[in-house]
Amino acid sequence: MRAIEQMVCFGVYSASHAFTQAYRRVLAPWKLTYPQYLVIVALGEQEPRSVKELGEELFLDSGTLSPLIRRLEARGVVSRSRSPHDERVVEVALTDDGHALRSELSVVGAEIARCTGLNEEKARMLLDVVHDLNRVMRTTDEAIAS
Amino acid sequence: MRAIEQMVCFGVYSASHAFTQAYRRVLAPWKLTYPQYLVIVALGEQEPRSVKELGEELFLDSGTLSPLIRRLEARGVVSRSRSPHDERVVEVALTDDGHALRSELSVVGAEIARCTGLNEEKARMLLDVVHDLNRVMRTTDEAIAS
DNA sequence: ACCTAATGAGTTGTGCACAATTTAATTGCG
DNA sequence: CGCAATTAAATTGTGCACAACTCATTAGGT
Repeated sequence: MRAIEQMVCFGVYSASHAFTQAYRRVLAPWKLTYPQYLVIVALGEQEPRSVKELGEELFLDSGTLSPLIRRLEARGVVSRSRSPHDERVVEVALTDDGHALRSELSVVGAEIARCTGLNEEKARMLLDVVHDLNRVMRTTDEAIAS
Repeated sequence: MRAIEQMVCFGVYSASHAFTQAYRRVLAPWKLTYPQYLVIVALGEQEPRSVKELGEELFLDSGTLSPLIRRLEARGVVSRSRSPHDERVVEVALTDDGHALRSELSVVGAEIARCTGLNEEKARMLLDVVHDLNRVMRTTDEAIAS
């Protein structure tokens, strides 16, 4: 049993790398990394969003997001501005170029789908299990101190 | 459909981070990272092994493994030596301390199993799908140039 | 034997991931 | 009000991941 758990961990770990590789290839024309792509997609769904909100959606902290967003800003894809209501908060939004980029990126999903080779059923199954995993493992994170 | 694929990717990506976090906590007493743990386990199964062989098993390249193994060597956990048959090859093996460490690490699997919260059925399902993913995505890697 | 191509490790540079810390702004309680 | 505790970002430091490259060694063809 514990052997299987370990294999599951390694399987997920290496599958994640494989996905990152697939995205690396697909995103190469835009010189974007997968996490950068995620931020752009997240902002496309709703904007502006604070660094904290982005972090909660993507499970990333400011240590990862701050420099990532800085790079996107340097490229003119996103803008950053302190919230007028709370000077601690940085609101991140897509620029016009960012929106244009996001439109172009709509083809990415289909490209990735081609790479996975999963049928609808397996994809849903995987999504379901992985959702369970994230829910359980991120809630027991502190509770495990029992 | 492509939306689901994207969600599957993100799910695997974030589940992988969750696993890494779980391992981080469990491995903290030994000050080991998950990839370092993987190398030790791999060497426990068979040794010595070349950097290339470890890379093929763990899907990691020398750019990742060389410094990682160097750190394990600096700690006295593994030894490195050029193969007498082929001076290009570096044979990595566990030292006595490394074997002792590996024995201690046998409790890790059970700890991780506690964190996942998966039953046998789901674990096997996940392992199956993830295995498919790794097989498909790592073989189409070059073939995709079609 | 020669010499070109291929191979195994290692190095360099970029970016992600996260713990720990810092700084500035806000909240809340006495 | 005043001040301690909290919060949001950013920074620092360590390590992983991988592309691109270098270097030394080996293999293969002529």
